[in-house]
Amino acid sequence: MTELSYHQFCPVAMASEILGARWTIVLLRELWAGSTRFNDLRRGVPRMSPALLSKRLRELEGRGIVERRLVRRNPDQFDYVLTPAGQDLGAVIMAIGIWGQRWVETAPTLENTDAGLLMWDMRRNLRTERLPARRATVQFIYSDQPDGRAEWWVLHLPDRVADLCSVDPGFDVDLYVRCDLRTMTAIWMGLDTVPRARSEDRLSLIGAEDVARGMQDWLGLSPFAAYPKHA
Amino acid sequence: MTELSYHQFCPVAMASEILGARWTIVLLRELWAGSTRFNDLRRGVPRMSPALLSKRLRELEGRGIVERRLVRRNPDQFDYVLTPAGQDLGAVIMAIGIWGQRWVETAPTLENTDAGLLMWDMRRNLRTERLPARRATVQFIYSDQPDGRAEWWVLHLPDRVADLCSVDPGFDVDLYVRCDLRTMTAIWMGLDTVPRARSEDRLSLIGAEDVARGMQDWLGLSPFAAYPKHA
DNA sequence: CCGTATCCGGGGGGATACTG
DNA sequence: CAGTATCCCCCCGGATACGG
Repeated sequence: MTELSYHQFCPVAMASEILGARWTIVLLRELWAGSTRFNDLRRGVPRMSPALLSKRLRELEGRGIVERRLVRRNPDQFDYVLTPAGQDLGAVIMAIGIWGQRWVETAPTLENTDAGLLMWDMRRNLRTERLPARRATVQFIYSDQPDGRAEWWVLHLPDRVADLCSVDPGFDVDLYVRCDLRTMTAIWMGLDTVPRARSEDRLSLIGAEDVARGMQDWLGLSPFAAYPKHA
Repeated sequence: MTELSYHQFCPVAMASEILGARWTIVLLRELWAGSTRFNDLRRGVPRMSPALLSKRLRELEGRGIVERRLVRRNPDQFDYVLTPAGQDLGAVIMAIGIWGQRWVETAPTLENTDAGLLMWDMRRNLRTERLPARRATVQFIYSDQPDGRAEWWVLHLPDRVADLCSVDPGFDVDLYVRCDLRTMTAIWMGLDTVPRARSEDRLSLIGAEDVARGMQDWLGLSPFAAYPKHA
């Protein structure tokens, strides 16, 4: 998409020359969601090669959409943050996501499960203030996933964004969540709910009952979960 | 973009697999603007090959975004119209266009002038009810364009959408509009105005003075003209 | 007027390895 | 941790010509 211009003055075409490149919109979604570090971005776009990620970031920087900023004067430590122009793309990302939530069929969507990506998204949107304890550990177990992708620990510590581990950090676990990955993905996307899945035995919650009962509440959902499928 | 999936359940990624293919957004803009016939669509995306246009239309049909509909039971005569899912993409197109109008630099945009495309867009948005005469012919002359692309006639007849010709239809001309193509493009995009261009001698209007005086009014602008550049 | 068929080239980007 | 470097394949899509 570099020199392949549409040669149209229409602003839709001009903008599409930037946004239409492969991976760009998905990357922007991850930046918009809040990731700033290179390896954090990689967790949000795990199937994008680091070479291409680096290339896209430089393109977006050249377009004034992303700013590359030193972290604490540490050389070789960079934050990638959206400029005002990049933040304004939030309206585009929202419009695309809302349309996708409304009109893309759920079956192919739920073929694209990815435990690491789901946990990475969920961790970011946890409403930790709705967790009863000042400190809590929740272990997710995806019964259908292979070793290394099946067990995840989410640690909520006071005054911090939640931590995510794929190896046992050794803390006492307040709640064990066990289900298959599709079920958890569907819940996150607003296509299912914790109470329904639990009552239908697709989801098992073991541990502190108050944490279990509040799960639909403290588990933040996808930014698009609230938009219903088309009638 | 056919089988190259992002493998992400995020609705932004799922939607982008459809919308991210080259030319797709530009084509959707033309459908959204109201073109339905194959050759009308071609006028809105003149640099897209007919083979690719046909392919994209079939893809969009397969996705439930476009419906292919027989014209008056005439075999081999088809209308391509947006389904409800396709109409909902209007929000995406608007968001992209508004962002483009706000943030894409005007200099590269105005490199992409195209007289045929501009006239095609302008013809569609003419506010013929603001034209004083029940019938009016306006001739546009682009002084910097080669033969065949320099002269255009817009015919307003009662109770019809305006006609566009690139050869002299032979009617009496009510107003001659002469300027270079950049000036007219900038006016259409809301980056300039008829009175300003006229007062600065970049635009010459000759003919019925009431039609000339009302031009900024009866000349409809781009759907994005009203959105100002970023501060 | 409404597309289809075919050919062919360029380069985008996937994969992997590697370095400061 | 934060990217670069490189290779190479594949497929997208531009161009052109042609059929109904």
